[in-house]
Amino acid sequence: MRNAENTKERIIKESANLFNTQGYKATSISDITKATGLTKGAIYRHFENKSDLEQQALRSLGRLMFTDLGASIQGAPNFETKMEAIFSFFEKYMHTPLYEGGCPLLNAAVEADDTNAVLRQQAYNMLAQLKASLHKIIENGIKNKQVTPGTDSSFYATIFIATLEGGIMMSKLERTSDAIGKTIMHLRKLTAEISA
Amino acid sequence: MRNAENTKERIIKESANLFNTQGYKATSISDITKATGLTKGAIYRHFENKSDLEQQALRSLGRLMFTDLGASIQGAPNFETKMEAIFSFFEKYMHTPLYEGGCPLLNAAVEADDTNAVLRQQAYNMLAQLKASLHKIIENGIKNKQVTPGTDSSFYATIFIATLEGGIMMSKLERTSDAIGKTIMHLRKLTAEISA
DNA sequence: ATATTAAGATACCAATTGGTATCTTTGCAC
DNA sequence: GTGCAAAGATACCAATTGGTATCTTAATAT
Repeated sequence: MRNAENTKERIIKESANLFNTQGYKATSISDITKATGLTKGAIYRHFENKSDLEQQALRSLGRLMFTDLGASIQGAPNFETKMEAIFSFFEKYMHTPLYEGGCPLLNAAVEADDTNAVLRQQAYNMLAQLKASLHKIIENGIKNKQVTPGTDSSFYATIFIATLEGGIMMSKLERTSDAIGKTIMHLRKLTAEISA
Repeated sequence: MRNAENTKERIIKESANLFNTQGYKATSISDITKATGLTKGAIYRHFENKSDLEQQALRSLGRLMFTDLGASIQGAPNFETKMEAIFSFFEKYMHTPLYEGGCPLLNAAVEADDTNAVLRQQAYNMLAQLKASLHKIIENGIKNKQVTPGTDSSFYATIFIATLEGGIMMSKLERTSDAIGKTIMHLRKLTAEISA
């Protein structure tokens, strides 16, 4: 056979790039044929329809993000280093992006929240996963006496994510790392504040 | 005549709603004809092309936002009340939205940053205006001894906006005011911290 | 070497896209 | 009331959309 898995991966990777930069609705199948060099027939052999491809592309982006981020976090031994791993992930992201077009969660969330139920649900799950991850880091920090007892983990998880995502939006719009740099600086201070 | 200004306003208002919920690219002229009850001929009499309509619609949303917000700010006598005006603007926004689809700045920024130069520029200007507004509030606060001297106005302006926009994104995705509520709570604390 | 079958290419489909040219209607000046 | 110009409706256009049916090509098992 003509390595099916391989081409499927290629289609997912290329379309994920297009979806994440141009938007899901705004990216056509023919855009994807141009990017992959394949034809419509080849693409529809591997995916039921466009929505199917959108889902798998976003899932792929999510995996990419969470795998990289998760590895950095797990490699850090305590609360402050774990938080630092998150910050340097987003900092590094500015110079050497893991994928084009900015944060897949932000992009999918803003595009899909009112129109695309399946993409919206996926973005929702990504956000839930990110929140759970941060929640756990803070809770463990409390348990291990690295975070001030009584700290509201849910509250801070939300604050951290909101600030980062907002910073990404601003930096992408301004095409400068200024905003994301400032937000991370702020979050570093916040991290120090709740550290025991 | 058949009140041209009136229908033009109607087209802008309806299309702004559609653009802000479904997205600019994803909203077709025929969507707008359905929403307004007008025909394509009528729409293209008032606007050169779709891009022209997009611009005017976004400008209308921007005016709506800045007018309302600006009035609240100007009505407040000092730093803390001005900041409180901003917070209650975003809080109120959750129950009684000024327009459907969430923050026009966020939506336009995320959709247009990589694909639509003219919309991107407009979003950029909106962000600049918002930053300038916050900057001025903080600077005046310093001048009037309501804010700790030496406070970095640009820094805090960025933090405030990023946190709010991120909170809006999360709240829209989760369909709860939880996230925006938490971010505002956090920003209230931050405001108190830099208050003299 | 050949048959088989999956992978991919080609050629089509109806529906929709942004846009335009032309026709009809409406309201106002006279 | 009639003429006129502006406002809006109608009817079209080529290009593109997501999708499908069918044909060709390539790798493998025998």
